[in-house]
Amino acid sequence: MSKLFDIYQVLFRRYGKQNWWPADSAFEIMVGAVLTQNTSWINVEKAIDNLKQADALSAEAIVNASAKRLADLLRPSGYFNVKARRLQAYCQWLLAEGGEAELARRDTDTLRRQLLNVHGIGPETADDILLYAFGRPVFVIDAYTRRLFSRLGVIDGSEPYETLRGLFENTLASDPQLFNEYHALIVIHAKDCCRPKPRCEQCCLAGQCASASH
DNA sequence: ACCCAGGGTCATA
DNA sequence: TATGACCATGGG
Repeated sequence: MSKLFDIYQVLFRRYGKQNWWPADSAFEIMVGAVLTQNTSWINVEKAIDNLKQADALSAEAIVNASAKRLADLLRPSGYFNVKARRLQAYCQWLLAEGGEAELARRDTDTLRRQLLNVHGIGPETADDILLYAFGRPVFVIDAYTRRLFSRLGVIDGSEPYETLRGLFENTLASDPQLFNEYHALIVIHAKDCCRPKPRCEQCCLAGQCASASH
């Protein structure tokens, strides 16, 4: 009876299990969450590869690197000066708080507030980290989520972030695995469906357009 | 040449 | 509260 869960099932049947987040460690997820801000994932992968090859994919290495050196490694992911500063702020905070294991002891609401206090960590990045790095039942709202569900007539699309997060978290079962898969499916589907500004202004799930990929 | 990509900060009204 | 400028690379 839940429209949101019905849509999840349609997406799951169409695209299957996504096994997100693509990374080798929780820390790599955190770094990726910052680097992917308004940036295509393929470019983020290049920057993460640079960090790995420079043996710089750790909080200590990132904090100790010069801003210029770090920005150079991050270059392929765009906004490299901005992201260098954000990653250093995040890693400095992470180390000051005692590391990942210490953060993992905190309750979700507390941790979320603290994440939002870090420079460069906004609601979506915080929720990426909470859900994918810490396994907390937090629903990530991104531009694709707004576009898909407004095209399906479920939301207006201009609601505040917290309003939409509340809608998903209160309507669906509070299951990290469900939230994990759902957000991943929304992203995968977006790459396979109507662009932001095609004439159709529809989602291929709405039955208006025959196919994906315009 | 244009559009877009798994946002966030800051200044302004 | 809500816009707008700004950040910047790379693929289609």
